[in-house]
Amino acid sequence: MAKITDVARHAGVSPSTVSYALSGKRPISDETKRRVEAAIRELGYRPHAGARALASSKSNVLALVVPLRTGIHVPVIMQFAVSVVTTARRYDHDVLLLTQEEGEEGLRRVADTALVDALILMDVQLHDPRLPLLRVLERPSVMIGFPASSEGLTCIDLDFKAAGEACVEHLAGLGHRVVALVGSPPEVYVRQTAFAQRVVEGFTAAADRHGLASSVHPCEAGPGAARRAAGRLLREQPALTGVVVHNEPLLEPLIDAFEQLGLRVPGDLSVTAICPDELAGSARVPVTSVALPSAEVGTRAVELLMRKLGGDPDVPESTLLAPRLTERASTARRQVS
Amino acid sequence: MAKITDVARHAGVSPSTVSYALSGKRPISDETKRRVEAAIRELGYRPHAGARALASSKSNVLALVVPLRTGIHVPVIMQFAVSVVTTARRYDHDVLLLTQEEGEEGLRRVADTALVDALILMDVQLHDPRLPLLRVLERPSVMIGFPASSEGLTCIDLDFKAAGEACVEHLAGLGHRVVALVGSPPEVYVRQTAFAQRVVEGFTAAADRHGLASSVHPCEAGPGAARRAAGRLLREQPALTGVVVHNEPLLEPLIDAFEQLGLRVPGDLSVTAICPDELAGSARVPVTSVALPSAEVGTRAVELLMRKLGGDPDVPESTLLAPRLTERASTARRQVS
DNA sequence: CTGAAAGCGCTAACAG
DNA sequence: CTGTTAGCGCTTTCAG
Repeated sequence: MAKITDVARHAGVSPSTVSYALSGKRPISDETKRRVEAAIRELGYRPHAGARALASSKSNVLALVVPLRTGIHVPVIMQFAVSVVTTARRYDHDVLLLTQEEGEEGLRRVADTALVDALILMDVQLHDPRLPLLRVLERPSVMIGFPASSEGLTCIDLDFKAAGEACVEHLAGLGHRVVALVGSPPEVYVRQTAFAQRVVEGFTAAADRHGLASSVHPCEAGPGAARRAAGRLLREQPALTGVVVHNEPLLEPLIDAFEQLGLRVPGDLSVTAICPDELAGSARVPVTSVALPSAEVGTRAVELLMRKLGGDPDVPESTLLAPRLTERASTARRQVS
Repeated sequence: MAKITDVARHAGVSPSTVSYALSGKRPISDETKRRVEAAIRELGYRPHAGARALASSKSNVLALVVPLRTGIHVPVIMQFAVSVVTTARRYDHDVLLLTQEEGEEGLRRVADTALVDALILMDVQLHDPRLPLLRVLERPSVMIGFPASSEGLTCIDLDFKAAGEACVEHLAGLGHRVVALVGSPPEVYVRQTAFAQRVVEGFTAAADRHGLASSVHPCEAGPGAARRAAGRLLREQPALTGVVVHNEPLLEPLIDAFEQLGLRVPGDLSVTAICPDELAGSARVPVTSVALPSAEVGTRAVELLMRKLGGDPDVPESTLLAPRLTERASTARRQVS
């Protein structure tokens, strides 16, 4: 591999000039620049990443920590990861993949060895054990999701509360008066992942505001659970006509269960969901839904990180992405019989 | 951050001794080793990755190139990626995530800048444009899947031909005499991804060997396609009692379609699949299947790469993982009426 | 606008 | 078994 001194000699300039021509950190005459570029091309020169990192104390690599746990829709993680990589490349950065499994030690390792310049963490819990570490680490980070206190950290996520509200408001606007939320499995609430609770808050607040009767039902996944949930909902709220589902694997089975109980969607029952668009759109009955904007979250997370790396003093601590509801075939005006 | 000279001073030894204590590349007395380790611990020392890479010309990072295209079951990619990361860590390596989108230029970049020591490529095509590059690159690589000629390259994958055979043999053993293969969408064959064709070969060969009547049907995804496929199969082979499905998204809809046509699984029709175990196991009727061993492929790929990095001269060019068929509820002995 | 030269922090001969 | 030292290839002062 050619090195910078080779390029310099070939172009008849000094190594520093080559470096500056490459980084643009000081003005170079057009003539010189042209010769340097020609030399680079002719020699197929590529700066050595390690040498660069050593001299500049910047690796141009971001760490991305992905969750392993089940219960998270895998395609969403993947979409997110791809969007992080793609955006990082636009800023001339690469992405190192870490698993949650590596834990705090893993974060410390890649940060302290200067393998990465900054970190992105997915699936942050309310009292995430990594939080204290992140505050201490001398590298910037962005978290997907909100812990109990985001003081001094940078977080981004869909505004789940607003998402819950948007669903209720859509149903209220269609004349529905009795609504229910079918939520994530109880373990999700126990694990204290903030977003599930935020949906409940938004759902309840909007229902109250509009004077709707409402109830909340955490639910396991699986077709059996779906049937049981559907039965219970109708028993407890016979006048139920609007349902919000925040539980990906349960969405289709639940609709099936309702239909088997003789309710037609959306004729008798309107269903909205908070889930990835692809899932809502490809259901047997396409479901009106608030999208989980994984690609956008990924892009924005990288952008936030880049601002922090650039020394921007006023990067917002929290970024809540406004929900966008897409109407599909599963919701309709309430039938007044 | 403390550096190696700090540790050396603190332990009363020379920097090289610290380095050797860390790498084990030359014998160190127990006493010295103890003092070095103590110093490291007290100072919280971490070797600088860039400096290391520069001095040793080893970054201890592997590149993993993941496909973006649709038509590949996303959870499989994710499982594979996680297994690569986990195994790489066991060998003290990290993993840089690249998308297929970056193409050859991306490979060249991470290899030539010495960002990575070696590469793992997923979703290799028969005439993959990256092949010539890989042969030229001075870094070892392992590919998941087989191109037309794997001469001089290292490839690993499930033995799809044997998988096709295993399915047919299982059906034949249960007394079935007329079988069909429902394959991947035509585009997959056009794209010349080897594995789809290998399944066909194995399926056909085994059927011929056992004297079974057989046919092959490439199929699009989607419930509509499933219904059409089911209808066509039965029309063309009214005596059909055994089906092999090599098309993840079609598996469940196809079974549904058959049942709606009045055939019961496995009473009237036995179904086997080549797909991820989780998918086969969680279907409404759990499906007898040959697993797509993504985790094992990931682990083995890393192990092969490590051998190549270690200079092992006889790393096998091709590794075919033997299929393992798991019996589930979707296959049964043919009913002789 | 350009050059010279001093490191960045580590590894790996070489020397003992 | 341990120490000394010369780089690895680049960036970035400092000087002009």
